[in-house]
Amino acid sequence: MLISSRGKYGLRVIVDLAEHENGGYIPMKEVAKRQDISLKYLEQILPTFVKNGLIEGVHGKGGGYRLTRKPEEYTLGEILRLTEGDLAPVTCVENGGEACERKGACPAMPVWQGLDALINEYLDGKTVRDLMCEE
Amino acid sequence: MLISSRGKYGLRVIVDLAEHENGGYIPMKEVAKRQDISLKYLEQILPTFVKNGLIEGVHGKGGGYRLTRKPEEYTLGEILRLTEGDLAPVTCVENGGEACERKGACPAMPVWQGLDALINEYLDGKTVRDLMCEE
DNA sequence: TTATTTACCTACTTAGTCAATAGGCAGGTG
DNA sequence: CACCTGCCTATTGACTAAGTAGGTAAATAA
Repeated sequence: MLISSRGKYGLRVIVDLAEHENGGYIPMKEVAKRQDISLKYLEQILPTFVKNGLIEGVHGKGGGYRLTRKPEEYTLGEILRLTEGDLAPVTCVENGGEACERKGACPAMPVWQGLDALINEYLDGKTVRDLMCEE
Repeated sequence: MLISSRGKYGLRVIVDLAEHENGGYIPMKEVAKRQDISLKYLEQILPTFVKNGLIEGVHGKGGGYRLTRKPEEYTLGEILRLTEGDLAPVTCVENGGEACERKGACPAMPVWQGLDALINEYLDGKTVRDLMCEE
């Protein structure tokens, strides 16, 4: 499977934050409840988003998370690459095919590279805005 | 990962059979040696191809496997769907999204369906001939 | 200052899958 | 009959995914 629960959950959180944007910070507790996802599991995913500047979190009462950009400025590819680590369809093209021992001789390499590009370009063409409900 | 070793090995076997086509049957022992893949592991993959009519195998001395069509008549999508079971990038679209409980409400569903179609169409556009070395 | 809220960090458990190994049976040829 | 080759089934070990759990650090309200 190319995209796991981790990736789908991460996406749902970002979309939820976008839909419930109110200028303030939204506690993860609320998001977890709305999305029916384990709070503890989400807490494990979110720091990655913070480290990469997709969202910002503040501690304490009245704290929570907030998006740092507009919904249309987040591509699905960007979000999924962070949660999944990589969107390579085969190990052959992970990290640009660095680890593949047959890379020189393998006739399938161009096929994998093409597929990899296709997937990434498709997901980079979709944004969080595309997943939001009309309001 | 969308495509595992199992899928890649299966592909290499079919390509190998195509390249060494000689009118007769080719024992898997030879293919395993040429491709440097465990014979026992290959024996586990091939029956799927036989059952679906991609290759035919005959027992006994002088036996082995043989393609049933021309190389350009095998698409990579067909081969990989058999070895991997499915090429769905997310569980949401496995078996046409049958098992997904959120399929009605999920705003991401169209995105996954689009990605699924893209991947399958791409791989259905490539054939075994495309992976064969010029001779 | 104190209690509370929330983010954040680290370890653990459980279940499942992938890759490979192994042994033996079934079918067919010389 | 002996041998070869496909074919079936079970098992192992390593790894990953998903979720659980407990605790620490930071910030605010009281």
